[in-house]
Amino acid sequence: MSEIAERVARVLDDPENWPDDPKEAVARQRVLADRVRVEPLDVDAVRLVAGLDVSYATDNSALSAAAVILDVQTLEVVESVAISSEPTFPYISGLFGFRELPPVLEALGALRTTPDVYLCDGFGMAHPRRFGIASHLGVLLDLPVVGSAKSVLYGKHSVPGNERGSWTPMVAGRSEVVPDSPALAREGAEVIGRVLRTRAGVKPVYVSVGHRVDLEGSAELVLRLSPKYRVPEPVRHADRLCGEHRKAVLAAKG
DNA sequence: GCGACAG
DNA sequence: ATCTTGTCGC
Repeated sequence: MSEIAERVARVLDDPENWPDDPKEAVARQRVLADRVRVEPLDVDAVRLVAGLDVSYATDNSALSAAAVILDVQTLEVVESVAISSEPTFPYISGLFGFRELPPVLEALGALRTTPDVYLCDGFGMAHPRRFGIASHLGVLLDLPVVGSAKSVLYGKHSVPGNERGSWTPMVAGRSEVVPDSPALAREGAEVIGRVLRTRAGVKPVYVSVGHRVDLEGSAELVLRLSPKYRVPEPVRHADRLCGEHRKAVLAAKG
């Protein structure tokens, strides 16, 4: 059993990590949020990135989670795993991790390759309590995790230029789009993420620090991982894989 | 109280 | 997230 698989087992087996009540979940987030750490991320040193995602059945009776490891240089799949399970926590905006992490952790535990960085489809510190799913995963396993979301949950920001690579900062505050960014970048503003245009003329993605990475490196990494499509490749692969896996399991069971 | 609300 | 066909545009 790999070192990470052991950590995963410990995390999943600790009842403290999986409250049933949303109220307790929020309290748990407040405790774990203090453990989030921002560290420099040397993007050039990153070789393998694991993309994570979960797919749900319409009736909420089943789900599949996938972890796909890609080589940053070639963007080729190095290893991929998918597992099926059932939801154990309802979808509540802001408490995403309690719903998706159990199956995601199960998938990660089945991986035999060890990635340098993990990439979640969701937020890290760009969250009301600075504890989105990317931070949640990072703290539970104490590993580097980056968050890349497709829409906004929290924070104000302006719209970046239309060229690929242009970006604007997201600062703490109620979710809101403002005309210009200068006011946002002012001294004292708490930057919690970055709106990044990964593809010209297409809706941007929202990058934020999960754990043990920095925003600059996270954005650079996400941009490298999105040479052709809006969503970074590892997440696209994971999204496709868990979707197919869920349907295959459904067909197999009947 | 009202509106917002990752996947 | 998921359910779904066609359709507008580069």
